[in-house]
Amino acid sequence: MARIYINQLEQHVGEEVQLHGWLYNKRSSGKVKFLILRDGTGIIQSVMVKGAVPDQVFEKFDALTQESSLSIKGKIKKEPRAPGGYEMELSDIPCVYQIALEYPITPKEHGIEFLADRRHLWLRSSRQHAIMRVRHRVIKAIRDFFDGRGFTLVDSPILTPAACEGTSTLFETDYFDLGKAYLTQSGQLYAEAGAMALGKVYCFGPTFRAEKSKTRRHLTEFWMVEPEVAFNDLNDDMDLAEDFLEYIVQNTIRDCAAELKVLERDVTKLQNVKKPLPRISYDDAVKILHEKGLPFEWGNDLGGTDETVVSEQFDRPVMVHRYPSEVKAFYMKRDPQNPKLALAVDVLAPEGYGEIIGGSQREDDLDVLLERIKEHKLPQEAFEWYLDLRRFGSVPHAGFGLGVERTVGWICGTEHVRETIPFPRMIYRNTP
RNA sequence: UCCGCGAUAGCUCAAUGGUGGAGCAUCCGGCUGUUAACCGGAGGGUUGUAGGUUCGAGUCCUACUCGCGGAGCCA
Repeated sequence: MARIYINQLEQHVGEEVQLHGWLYNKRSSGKVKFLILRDGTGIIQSVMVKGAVPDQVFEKFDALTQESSLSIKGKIKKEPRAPGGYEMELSDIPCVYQIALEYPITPKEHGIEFLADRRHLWLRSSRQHAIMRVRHRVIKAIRDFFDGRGFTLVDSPILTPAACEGTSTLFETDYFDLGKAYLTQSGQLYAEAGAMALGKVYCFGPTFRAEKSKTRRHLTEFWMVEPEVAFNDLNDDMDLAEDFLEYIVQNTIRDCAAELKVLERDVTKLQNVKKPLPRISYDDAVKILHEKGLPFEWGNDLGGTDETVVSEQFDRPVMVHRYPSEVKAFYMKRDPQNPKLALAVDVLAPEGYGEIIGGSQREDDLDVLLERIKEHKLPQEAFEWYLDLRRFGSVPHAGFGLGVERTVGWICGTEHVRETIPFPRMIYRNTP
């Protein structure tokens, strides 16, 4: 007898098969009993009628509790009344692996704290299951996109000797006799070294920020993918970001239609994500804010509400480029047309999901970069290796970073990014 | 760090300063097509902690603890 998974049911209609999984729910109306099984690929309702199966099988039903692990055997048939459209006519329960203790997460509503404390169990629910599948698909799209364009994956270190950007608060740890080490806040500087070696590279890994951010857009540990391309300028960088976002979103909504339906996501808003994406300058963004009556001073960075107001003007992500250089990192190249501006770009997702991409053309001139390091009061010794990239065959280059959780949150339409990573790390939570 | 909101049964929530309840979950019973099944019954409480006001506090006041989401910072 075939042991199959629930997502293969349609190929086995009319056959007697065996399924292994966990009890999702059960219902009974006396002589008819319904048992709903999940196996990680979906759910199936199975049904048995008293008299049609041995009494001993029929009675096993009563002892089963939610999330008990078991295998069931029976014939698959099409059944419009069953969720999913297929049903098993149950003939046997060959194995009950374990009768689960009283399961805390019932099919009713729960508060976020209760669920977060049980994240390891919460992942079994259909909504979380759907989000994890979307996350997986987004990550696959990220890899496929770069791999298909001749990029090489060059992983950056997670333990680093100093701050990359000198702004964020970092997690600090003792590092043997070498003093302190810090958890990386960005792999970018290392990706630049990679780009000078291999031309087109990306790094992809976890990133850490010890900022005490408490918002729906923040985690202390999150995943970021950072491409870096030699000989690219800011326009090339925006072209790449635009292709990249279109690829991720279009592939994900095509392959995860069922998951997005579970999440009740309005997919029409994602179908618009095709190039060209609108490109506006920081100056244009400021004009929009002023038109909307917001008191915004030129020279500041866009805050959360500012980003939302700007992004609401468009039906797809918007690229905002050429920010005041003072609010941007030291390594960003200044605009030769106006040295007060940095050749930077942020991509703002629609619907208030905020900045999902931040990028720039990098400063490739040794002397200018040395000046910036002084201006930002960064320790030059720590950046000597990075300055070497400007001493030995410096070229124009550009790159960006995309936050995986914000991207997944936007595509799924989640309230908070904490649902988009299996085990979120936040300021007041590092368990389970 | 600052601002705001909150904490009552296992869970989600009610309760005018005057006898702490409901739905779900659990247990018992019923039901031959259920869809977060339904119907009947039962058990389940130091109202976050410590003080205070009051004849009387879940309710008002103070402090603390924990949580939530917003600012700042950022992906």
